[in-house]
Amino acid sequence: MEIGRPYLFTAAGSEVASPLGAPERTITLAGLEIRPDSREVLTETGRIQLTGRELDVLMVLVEHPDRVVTRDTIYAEVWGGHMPYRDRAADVYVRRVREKLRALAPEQIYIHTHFGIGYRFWPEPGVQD
Amino acid sequence: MEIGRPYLFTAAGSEVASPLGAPERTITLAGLEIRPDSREVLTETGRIQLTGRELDVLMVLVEHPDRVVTRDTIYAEVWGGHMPYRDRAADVYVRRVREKLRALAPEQIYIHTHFGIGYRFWPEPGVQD
DNA sequence: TCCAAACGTTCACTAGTTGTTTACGACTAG
DNA sequence: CTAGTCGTAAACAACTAGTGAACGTTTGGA
Repeated sequence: MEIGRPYLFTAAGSEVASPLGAPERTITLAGLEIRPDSREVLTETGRIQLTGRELDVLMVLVEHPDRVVTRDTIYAEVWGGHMPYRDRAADVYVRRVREKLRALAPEQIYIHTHFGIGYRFWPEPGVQD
Repeated sequence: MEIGRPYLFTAAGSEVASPLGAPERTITLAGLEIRPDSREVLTETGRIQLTGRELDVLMVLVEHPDRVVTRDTIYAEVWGGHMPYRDRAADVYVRRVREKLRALAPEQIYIHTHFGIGYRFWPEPGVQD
């Protein structure tokens, strides 16, 4: 049996409606509400706006909470094909997403580096200046 | 199968892992969950991350629970070929793995020294500061 | 159509991590 | 006691990730 984490991952229609009346897709986990369609991330106290690529990268990670996602996987999912030797694109976007998430919730660390492998998404307390 | 041990060694797929749906390989024994692909070791209360070499060494030991694995064997499995005279590489990595396992479960001793022979992996109670 | 802002991509430099080796002291068995 | 073995810390180069910024492209409005 799995030792993993107590884990709450909800995909559901929210209050907000799209122009055509269909509820906007939302993903809620651990204090974050992600709205892929409008590329927003919200907490109780704030909101950030992501770019297309930033959202792509975040979504790949969020779809596997608390699991290490390899750099190769991120690249394949976002850019397609296999990652060129020494490509840094994924890192750059992880950095940008981190920066925005930090602005949203400075007391949490969401994206963890697994050296030599990839990144893992999971909220953990941790001070950032 | 081994004689005379109450023994729990499970290799099983977990719920989720890779984006292609293939479950991540996990090895569970005596309170530890080892995920070789992401180089993690988890317990109920914590997690550690190993480096490539550290995991290599741990795996050699874990693959023979409660058996004394000679230094030569460890060297052959991890570095290949036969261990040079007075090489200390295996010892250094055993030490590093011990250190991380101690951080994870201070009340257990996992890696035991068999003087002049090698090391043995088996969880035994024992206080460490 | 033209322009400015936003965006994606790439690069160079810095910072941090890892694998390897060495040195020295503590320990073990005979 | 003594020779050999092990625990441990540290040094070092090679490698990986973090970061800031440049640069060309795209986008939306005037």
